[in-house]
Amino acid sequence: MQLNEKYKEVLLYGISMAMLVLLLKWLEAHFIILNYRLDLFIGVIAILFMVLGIWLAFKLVKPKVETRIIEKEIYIDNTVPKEIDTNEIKKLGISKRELEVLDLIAAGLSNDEIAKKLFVSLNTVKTHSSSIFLKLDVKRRTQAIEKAKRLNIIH
Amino acid sequence: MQLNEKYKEVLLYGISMAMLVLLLKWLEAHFIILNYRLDLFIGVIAILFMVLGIWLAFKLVKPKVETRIIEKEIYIDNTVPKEIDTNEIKKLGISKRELEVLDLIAAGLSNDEIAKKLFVSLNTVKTHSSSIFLKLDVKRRTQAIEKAKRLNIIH
DNA sequence: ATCAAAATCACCCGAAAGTATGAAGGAAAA
DNA sequence: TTTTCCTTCATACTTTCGGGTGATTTTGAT
Repeated sequence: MQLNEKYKEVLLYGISMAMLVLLLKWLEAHFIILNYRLDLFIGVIAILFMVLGIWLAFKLVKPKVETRIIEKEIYIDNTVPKEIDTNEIKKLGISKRELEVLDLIAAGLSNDEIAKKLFVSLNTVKTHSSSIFLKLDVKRRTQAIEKAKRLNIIH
Repeated sequence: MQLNEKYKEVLLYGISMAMLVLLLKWLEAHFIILNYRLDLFIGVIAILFMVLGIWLAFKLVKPKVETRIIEKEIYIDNTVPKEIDTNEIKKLGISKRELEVLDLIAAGLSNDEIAKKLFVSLNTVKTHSSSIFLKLDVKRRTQAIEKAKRLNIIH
């Protein structure tokens, strides 16, 4: 298949070549200008064949492929990365929004920062965090972080 | 750099072109055969420029870069999951006592509870925690917990 | 359509946390 | 022996947190 195709290309090239030679002859026979503007004629020929050469190169030569091998080191954590225990979350009755707040608390944000991030008022965040503490049975946000991580409620 | 290289190629091509034209002129001037064997001469020119075209195509065409990324799996030894980075502690200039306080903060204790546990005054704990925040470049204890865990300063 | 849970917000007040500054005793390093 | 750092403590002040209570609006499920 590949050889066949290649031969086709060569054939095509040969035909093109022949046609160009014919064209040359024709020009030679019909134009007297040829003799007076020989260099121009030669220039045209040169450009024509150069283009042909370029085209040929593109057609016949298999695309130059530069294979660049990059070794990418992938670190694989052996330990099961402690998936979030949705069951525990349900069991404690912690809502989606509360979990969001809990996450941000664990990230170290203040209530005010959380409020701004979630586009709610400070009071709302306080309400949420209070109910979180109630459900987690803790008194402070730091305790909440500790317990939530221990229970795999957050990362 | 890439552009520079490309311009070099173009320049080289131009020079080759000029030299060929010169060759042409020289041939034209010194060989009377030219007139008698015009077609042969043209054929030579054709072949010459075709070769030039092929060469040009080879030179100018940017190689198709095929980046093959080989993923090399590296298993992290997690049998001893994240030891405390004493080097990091030293680098941050965190003292023994401060680390103790930091541990208790991460455990969810209040400053008062920490004071009682370490048999020091509340003010002392505050001083320690303040200097911890300064050294960790954080503003709140929750942030300190997050950063300390991230830097493997505490468990 | 109705009912319950979830989410939103407000106000007050006290507690806890954090800042700033200063200071004193002790241990280790220069 | 100085000097530096650690540890301790204090006072005063500001900010943030958390509790309590109540209320409205959404939303989801029956």
